[in-house]
Amino acid sequence: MKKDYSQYIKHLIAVDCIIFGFDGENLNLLLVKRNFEPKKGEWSLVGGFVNAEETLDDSANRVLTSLTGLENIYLEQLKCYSELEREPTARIISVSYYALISTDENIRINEKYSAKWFDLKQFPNLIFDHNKMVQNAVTRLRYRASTQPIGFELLPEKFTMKDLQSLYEVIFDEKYDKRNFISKINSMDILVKTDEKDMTSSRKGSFLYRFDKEKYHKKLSQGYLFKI
Amino acid sequence: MKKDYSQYIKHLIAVDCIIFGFDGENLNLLLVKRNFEPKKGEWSLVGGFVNAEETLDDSANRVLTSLTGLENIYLEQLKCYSELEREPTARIISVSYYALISTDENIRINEKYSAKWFDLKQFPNLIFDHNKMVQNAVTRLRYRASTQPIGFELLPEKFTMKDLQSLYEVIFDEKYDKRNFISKINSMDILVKTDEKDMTSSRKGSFLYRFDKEKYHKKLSQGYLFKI
DNA sequence: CCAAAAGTGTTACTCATACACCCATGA
DNA sequence: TCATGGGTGTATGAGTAACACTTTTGG
Repeated sequence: MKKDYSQYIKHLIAVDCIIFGFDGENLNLLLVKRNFEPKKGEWSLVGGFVNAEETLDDSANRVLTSLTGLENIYLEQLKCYSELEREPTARIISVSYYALISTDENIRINEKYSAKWFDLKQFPNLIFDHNKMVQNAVTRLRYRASTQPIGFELLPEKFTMKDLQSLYEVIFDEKYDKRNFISKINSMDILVKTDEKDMTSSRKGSFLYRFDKEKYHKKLSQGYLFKI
Repeated sequence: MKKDYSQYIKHLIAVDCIIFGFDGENLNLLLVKRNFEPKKGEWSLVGGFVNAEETLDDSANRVLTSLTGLENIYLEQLKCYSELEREPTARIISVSYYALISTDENIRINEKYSAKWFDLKQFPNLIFDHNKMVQNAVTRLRYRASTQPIGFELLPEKFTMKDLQSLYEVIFDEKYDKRNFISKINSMDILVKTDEKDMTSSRKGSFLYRFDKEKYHKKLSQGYLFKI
């Protein structure tokens, strides 16, 4: 007996991307303005349909590159949304992804999307179930950030300890003690202190650090677990 | 401008279920033997295609009920697998779910599936990418079990402390100290000690406990976080 | 009375938290 | 010289981990 696949119905599948950025102070969300019906003119996550010869990761990458001009963006699949009435005009199953964009990336937003960054703490109401997608993305981002060094994806290559602390404070919506934070980070031993200083924030200047990916992966393979 | 959806291609979507059970000693996996090509006769996760008027959760529930006769099984969506060549005969996108089945459930396996329980520590090689699905499911199960009281889904309604400890030991593949484990559980204050004893395991007998779902949810709403 | 599992508290240690002052520099 | 942010160490408390003996009872 051979399976006959033709009896099964097929579905439209889309990806929707929750794009996070960090400006040194707030977590931001890159949203696009719909230029077609339904819900034309309203804010939405950027998305696109999955093509025939494409994995979901491929689709999400294509959508992100088309919007931002960037390649190799950090991306993680989140969840599949399949409520029958989630989009009014057609039955579309959508898979959400979240992306992390570093502030020093040479981002060049494609005009056709009318995209805009919004503070994660106050962004407009989104179409369909996109609000829920964002909510779930924040939950996952927090979990990931607490167990893996993905925070660095949101920072420029070189950053100050204050940048790093501000980032984690805004991700987890908590304040940390400067000394405790720094000694925790130092005890991880996965940063390299450069001999450069950021002179824009103070007269004294503050040292810049880099995330040492090789060292981290070496420690990982020796059983080290990132935990913040 | 209105979007024309007809230009986008549609996909076959399936769900695949990783079904966990606990027999008091080991975590088990319920697998089915394929009775159609390709890979006829090999072991596989139970799955099925997503119908038109069905969410993914609906599909997974339908598949599980068809196999086990049970309703209201604990179920969580895991991940969407979309590699182009993941199934050789057709491009099928599959969403994995994991399910937890309690040992005291009146499970009545549908004969047509040739299903069988296997110890999670030694089960046969599975078709396609199902091995990877299982691996990811175990990771998620561990995470969930450490942050939410889902362990009870795998136990009968009444269970001994030893049952509970054995369960967590096999989930996390670690041994715990009896006294520390019990005092941790007691400090959570989410179990009810019944006045019944399980007399099968010893002459003295050991008290049976129930998970107090109401109390847990009340504590949850007051900010309590389950953590083991 | 003995074998086998159930039940029960205390101590030591590790890790997280709280906390305040001096330093370097450009204006 | 002073105003501003950068950089640094210690003491306390909480929570986790280590550890052994007594109780019960059916055979």
